[in-house]
Order: sequence, then structure tokens, then C-alpha cells
Amino acid sequence: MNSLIEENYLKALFNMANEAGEVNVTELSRRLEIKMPTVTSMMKKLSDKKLVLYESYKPLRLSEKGKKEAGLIIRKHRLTEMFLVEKMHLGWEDVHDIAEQIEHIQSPVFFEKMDELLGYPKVDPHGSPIPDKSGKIVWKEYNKLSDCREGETAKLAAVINTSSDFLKFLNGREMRLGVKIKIRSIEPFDKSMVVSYGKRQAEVLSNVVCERILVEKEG
Amino acid sequence: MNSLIEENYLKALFNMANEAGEVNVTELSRRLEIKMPTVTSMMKKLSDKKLVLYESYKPLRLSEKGKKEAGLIIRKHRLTEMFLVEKMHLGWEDVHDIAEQIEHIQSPVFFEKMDELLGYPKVDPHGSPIPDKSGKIVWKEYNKLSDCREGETAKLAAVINTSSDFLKFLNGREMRLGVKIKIRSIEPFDKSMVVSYGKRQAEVLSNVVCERILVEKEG
DNA sequence: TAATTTTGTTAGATTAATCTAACTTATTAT
DNA sequence: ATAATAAGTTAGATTAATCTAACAAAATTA
Ligand SMILES: [Mn+2]
Ligand SMILES: [Mn+2]
Ligand SMILES: [Mn+2]
Ligand SMILES: [Mn+2]
Repeated sequence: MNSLIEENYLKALFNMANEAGEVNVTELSRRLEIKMPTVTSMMKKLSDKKLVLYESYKPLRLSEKGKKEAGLIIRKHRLTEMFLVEKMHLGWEDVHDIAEQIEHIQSPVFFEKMDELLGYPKVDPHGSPIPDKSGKIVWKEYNKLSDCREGETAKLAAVINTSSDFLKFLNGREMRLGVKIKIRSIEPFDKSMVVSYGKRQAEVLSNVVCERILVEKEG
Repeated sequence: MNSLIEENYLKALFNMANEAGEVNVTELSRRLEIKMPTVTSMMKKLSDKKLVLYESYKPLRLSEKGKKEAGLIIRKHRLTEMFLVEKMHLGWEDVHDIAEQIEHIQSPVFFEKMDELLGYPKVDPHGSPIPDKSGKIVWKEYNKLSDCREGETAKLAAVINTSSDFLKFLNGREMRLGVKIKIRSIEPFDKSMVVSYGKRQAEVLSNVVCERILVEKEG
């Protein structure tokens, strides 16, 4: 069994590889807020456990075993978030910190039950894919809202930034997964958009916001 | 904040005090399966934190602060067990090990929500009282089934032993909280009882079993 | 009361995870 | 190509939680 701490290293490696490709000691150290020598020694430990392929001065890589274990932790995290939103009626801005803890619970039956009660969901409340039981993730191809053009209509599929502040910002304008957004106009100067969706006829969204919203184009 | 390990010491102290009155180092050591010198040093640490009133060679006692913290952990444990049974449809024999982990989750809103969804339950799936938000327990006066007399009728209110084996034994004869048990006869030799309840007309229960069942006598 | 047994403490070692300081390797800039 | 900077490693210390071995106190038995 891996410790909670080892699990957090695996998860960070997995997520960072998906975000940025190559992961190095400096970045992992920054992400986990743990000093570099500590990270180095943990990499050696995880390498001994065949979870990480470690070579001095080389980029950090998870082994296949490491990817699987990481994927399964992320599966537990995202199933938990979905459960908290769907079955316990918490807001999507409130669930991450709880899932961060529950992801380390050791109990196959507990997470099986969650999955079953939720009807085997494929994505979490933020639109992120839930890894399958073998830890594999199927990535859907989404577009950034900021890459869409005037006149296009697109469905809000996921959010990139899942900070509580950003999610509350979206709450404040009734923006949730699934809303169909029509792009009325784009301001050339700052790339802000005027969009309509639901009952909102003309919401202005800055580029900073549009960069963090992923959509599925209609048609 | 207390560590998970400190929390487990507090909880053990609290539960043992309720079961046996005085708690000593030897017993706590046995319960936690941790060697005595380790227990001694943890008692000193918890004493520094004002959670335990520790004097060498004296019985171990929780401070008021320690009792409250322990009560609140047990509250989380029992709310979780109730949630797992009522909302996630797990068996009463399966929930303890999961609750043992979830009781350490730090998130007031998570447990508030559980409480609310359950309708503010007063007891857990095994009939044990759920401490209130200040960590206090209200004990109901129950009788052991083994102390009842021929002809009496009593409602199954709680189980003393919550081992999976015992609970499965009860499952096997459709014995659950709330069933009304009538004592048909008592065998003087081994104190085994013949009882009827629900659709069962003549179940034989050994004294070992009857000692572990708490009932509320019908007035 | 004295001897024996049980209970509890002290001392010192160990392990996991962390840190700082010093050093080395790799990359970037001049 | 050399110097300067950034990235990564090694060495050694620290903290929490554990252990074993040795010792001390308390309780029990003779
Ligand atoms: Mn999350
Ligand atoms: Mn985590
Ligand atoms: Mn329990
Ligand atoms: Mn516990």
C-alpha cells in the first residue's frame, strides 16, 4: 500500500503530465509546496516501488503501474466530487477540498457504491473525465470558448480553472455545465465576448474568463 | 489541529472510559495494539495539549476539552455509519471500517449535510447514541436481552458487539434494530433463550448472543 | 513483611517525511 | 568558450510516531 503522501505525489505527477507534458523536480516541488531535496528523495523511493521511472537530471515520468495507481486515485476524487454535488447537494465550488481527503479512503465497496448510485458517470462536476476502473482517462476534444468565433453556439462542457472564486463567479451569472452559449460579438481590443445563454441576453465575459471555459461546438 | 493518530488515542480513551470506567496504560496499549512506552509518550504529548490529564502511574483521564474532541470524532464516525446504511445502502456489518477512516475528514459542511440529509438521527445503525454538536452523549437505559425474563417482550435497541461476524449472524436470522422479541422460554442449564419475533416463531439464541443484544422493555 | 508479578516509565534506536546548507550538473547569456 | 544562473543532488539535521531493552513503582502473593 502507498501512503497518503505517496498518493499525492503520484496524483500530482499524473495531473502535471496531462497539463504540461514534461514534469521536472522544480515544478513538482512548486506544485506540492515541498522543497526540492524532499521531492528528489521521494522520487527515488517511488522509483524503488516501480511507480516512477527516475533518472538523475532527467524529466520525471510515471511507470505504467504509477499511472494506473494515480488514475485510480483521481477516479476516487472525481467520483467523490460528483457524489457530493449530485447526492449531497453541495456546490461545485465546495467539493474539491473534501474530495482531496476522501480520495485516500481505502474501500473498494464504498466507491463502487458511489459509482452505482450516480449511474456510472463519465465526468465530474467540473467536466473533467472520470478515469475508468483500470485508471485510464478518455479525453474528449473540447475548444476554449475564447477560440470560438462570432455567431457560433457552443455548449459549456468543462472548466479549466476550478478555484472556488472562479466557480462562484460562474454561479453569479448562472453559468453551469451544459448551458448553450451563443457568441454575439467579440471586442477586438481585449477579446472580451458578449454572449447569450439561458435567460441572459447580453453577458460580457473577459478573455481571462473565456480562456478558462471549455465548450463543445454545436453542429 | 490534532493528527489522525492523536484522534485515535482520544477516541479510544473516550470509548474505554464509557465501557469500563477507569483506563490504564496497559489496556489502552492493548486496544490500540501499540506498545506501552509509545502510549506513555503520547499521553504526555496529549497532556501538553491539555487533552489528557496525565499523572505517572495514575489512571488515564481525558480533560473536558479532550472529551469534547473525542465526542466530536465519534459523532462523525456514527453519522457516517448512519449515512452509509441509510443513504448508500450498505449493510450494518460493512460500515465500521469505512467510518473509521471518514471520521478523520476535516469538513464541517460535509458532516452538517450528512446530518441534515439523515434528519438529525440520534443513534447509529448499531443503536449507539450519536454525540450532539458539543460532543455530549445522552445514554439511554437499555437492558441486556439476557437479563429479561420468560414471557417478556422487548424491542431490539442496540448491539454491544459490532463485529462483522456477529452482525452477519443477526442478519442470517433477520434480527435488526426495532424488532419486537418475545421470550418464549429460558433454558436454566445454559441460559439459552427460545424467542419469537417477526416471522420467526422459535429461534434459539445462546447466552453469548443474548448478552450482546440490548433491548428496551415494552411497558 | 518480604518476595514475586504486573504495570508503567526512561533511555535510546528506527522509520517516514520533511528541512537547510553545500555541492554538482545543466542551461543560458555574454 | 567562458561565466553566470538555474536546476538537481547529497549530506546531515529535525520531528512525529513507533519500537526494544532496561529499570522503577505498584500491586499481589506467599
Ligand atoms: Mn477536484
Ligand atoms: Mn489528496
Ligand atoms: Mn463503528
Ligand atoms: Mn479512526
